[in-house]
Amino acid sequence: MTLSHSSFPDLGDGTATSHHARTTRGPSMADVAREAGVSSQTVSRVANGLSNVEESTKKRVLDAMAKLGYRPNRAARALKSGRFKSIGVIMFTLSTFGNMRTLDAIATAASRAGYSVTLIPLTDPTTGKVSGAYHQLREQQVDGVVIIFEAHLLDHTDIELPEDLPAVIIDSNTGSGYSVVDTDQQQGARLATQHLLDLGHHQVWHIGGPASSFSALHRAESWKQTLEQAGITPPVVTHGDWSAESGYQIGIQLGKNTQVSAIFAANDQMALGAMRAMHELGRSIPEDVSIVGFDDLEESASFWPPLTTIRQDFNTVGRLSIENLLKQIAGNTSVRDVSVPTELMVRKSTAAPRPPKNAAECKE
Amino acid sequence: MTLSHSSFPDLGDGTATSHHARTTRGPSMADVAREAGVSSQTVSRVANGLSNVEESTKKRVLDAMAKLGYRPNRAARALKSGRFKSIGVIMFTLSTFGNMRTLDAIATAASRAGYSVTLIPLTDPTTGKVSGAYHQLREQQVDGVVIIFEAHLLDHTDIELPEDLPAVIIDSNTGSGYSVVDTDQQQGARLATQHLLDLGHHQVWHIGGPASSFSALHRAESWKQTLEQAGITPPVVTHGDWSAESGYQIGIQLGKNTQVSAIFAANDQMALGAMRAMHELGRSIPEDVSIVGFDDLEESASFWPPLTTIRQDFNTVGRLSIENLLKQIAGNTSVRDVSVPTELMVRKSTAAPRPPKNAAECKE
DNA sequence: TTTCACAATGTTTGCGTAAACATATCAGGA
DNA sequence: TCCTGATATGTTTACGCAAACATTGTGAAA
Repeated sequence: MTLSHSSFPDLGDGTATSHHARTTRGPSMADVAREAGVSSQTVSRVANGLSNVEESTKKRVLDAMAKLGYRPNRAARALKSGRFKSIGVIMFTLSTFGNMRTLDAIATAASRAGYSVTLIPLTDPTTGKVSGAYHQLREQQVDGVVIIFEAHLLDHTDIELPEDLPAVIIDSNTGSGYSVVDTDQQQGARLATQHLLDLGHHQVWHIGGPASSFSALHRAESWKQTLEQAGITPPVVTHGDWSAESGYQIGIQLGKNTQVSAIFAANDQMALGAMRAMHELGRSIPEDVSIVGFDDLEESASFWPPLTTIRQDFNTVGRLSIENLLKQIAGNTSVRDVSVPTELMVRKSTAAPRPPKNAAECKE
Repeated sequence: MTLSHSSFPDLGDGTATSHHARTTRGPSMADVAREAGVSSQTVSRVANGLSNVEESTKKRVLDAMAKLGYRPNRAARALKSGRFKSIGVIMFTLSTFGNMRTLDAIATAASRAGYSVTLIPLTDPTTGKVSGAYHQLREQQVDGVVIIFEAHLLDHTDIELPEDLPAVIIDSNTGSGYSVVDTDQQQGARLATQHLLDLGHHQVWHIGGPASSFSALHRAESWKQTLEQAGITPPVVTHGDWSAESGYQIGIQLGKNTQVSAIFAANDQMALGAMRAMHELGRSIPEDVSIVGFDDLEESASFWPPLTTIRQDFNTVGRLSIENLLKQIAGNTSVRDVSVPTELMVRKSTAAPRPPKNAAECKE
């Protein structure tokens, strides 16, 4: 890797009007126009790829741009046009695997479309900094926003979005009046639950996410439905907070119950915690207990044992949310919610249940 | 959580000059000035908190601002002043735990200082999009940049930064001419190695990060030095690629050697992979083999067994890099490299070595 | 040939802000 | 009393760009 400084090429050839003032500002359209012997408006036309510029003129302008190292000034462009070519991403924290992956995809997709991405971190929601977000948004000058967060952080928060500001929410609470892009939570949870059922388990316990999270709710709901469709009465759900630690706590409770042979955790971290609990309790996975997670973290394949889980396609979620948002920015009002399907990754943490030694043991 | 739209308050009271054109643009200083009965320059002074504004006038202006919902236009401000109040973060990918945490801290610190954060994703380095980065930078209009990446992705990439653009690199390759902020890799690796030595291990094996990563190099170097200072000849290092999978592969090799009783992995993922390898080989942790990682991922405490590791303080790294950068932007040229200390988190993956049954077994 | 349509280019203007400069007001010292 | 110098406020201007409008030149239709 090499890092080096670079200055503007060829600017001190005497044609510059200023003495040495142009230390921080780059060449402007006027400079390019002078160099190419045309009007600045023609430079503007070339810069924006408009038609109506003769080939030879265009070339002269492009040469001048290259020579001077011209780059359009976004601030001026934004001021003039009212468009900023910028997308805001509102979030409380980046500190979850999914948010990060999604943000990565958003940044890439936006960049490809010629948009820059501005992070708009919300201050601690407990302080009720509602207007903070709103004001920051009005000031940030973005053409649209993508809202990413853990809904469970938002219970007591109201967010006002400036009117007419295109927005996409990455979450599962449809019906907010905004466009929603999200993983198909229902399908994913069904996949997980059905997988355990198909292996021969007669019951599937669930470690839920926080009750305030829409994703968690949808996963739990779908798990419940899948069981009911199989004629099984769902057991009580205990809700964790997504953390491995909470999964561990709940796992300890679940693991003490010898009837528990199959667990669907609402995310991989909680699944990890549950696995740790089983190890500590001496219940082997998957022989005694099968566990399925949700997310497919980078390292889930290296858990012990490698975790069977539901893979979320965060890349697609991020990409589609930008596509959706750009359509809205372009004035297309018909865009609406998008669901991205998941995929079951079968690894080593699930297996058929151990056949009961005898009916009595099964009963107790 | 509630999401709602909001329009500008009180703008249609007849004093507006335009018919209905102000659909997307907010009120300007001129609007506020008219409302408050002062000149726009006075509004500017109030907005920028300058002195020389009488208290009563100031109040009138502030009231007018509040009434109209005025927010300064960053584009105009940037155009006029040449300052953007914006910091660029250059990265290839967000998809590592450390980068994400660091970015989070950067966003928070920058926001607190009144700066916005713009993501500048670099396109695939293999395509040699060098100039892409450079040009994008000139165009992005940021006051400074923080460069975050996995150095190992950068081997064949040259990055030119515009001259005079303040920059901070979060990496371990000092001497680049730029300010560097980073975890104290040396101290961390020493902590890890010494911990294993202190437990009574006579040798410590190392699973290194990729040879092209400066962090990996520094960790390996420090591990080596610590061993040598203890009078131990360091064994050969095998380099992984940070992934759990690579840690697993190397772990299998290491685990087959019954002499191996202590392993220091250059990150938690590889440590996780190595632990999986030990489990598969039937070597128990920490009785047969002690393992130490580096990073302290969220879930490392829930690995099986809970991983002893070196905690990196990503929050501080992010915060300090912004502090450093802001100083540079303010014209302070004396700022230089910063090292952030790490902390040893002792959990369950390390213990004293199993006492050898007899001398012969120890020898062979 | 004249006229017209249209393509190529130039000129003017204003986006919202803040620096630079200009003016007004007032207190206090001569 | 007048002048001095501060303090408060207003006016002008330019930042870089692109929309709107103006001008020129060209070839084809009338």
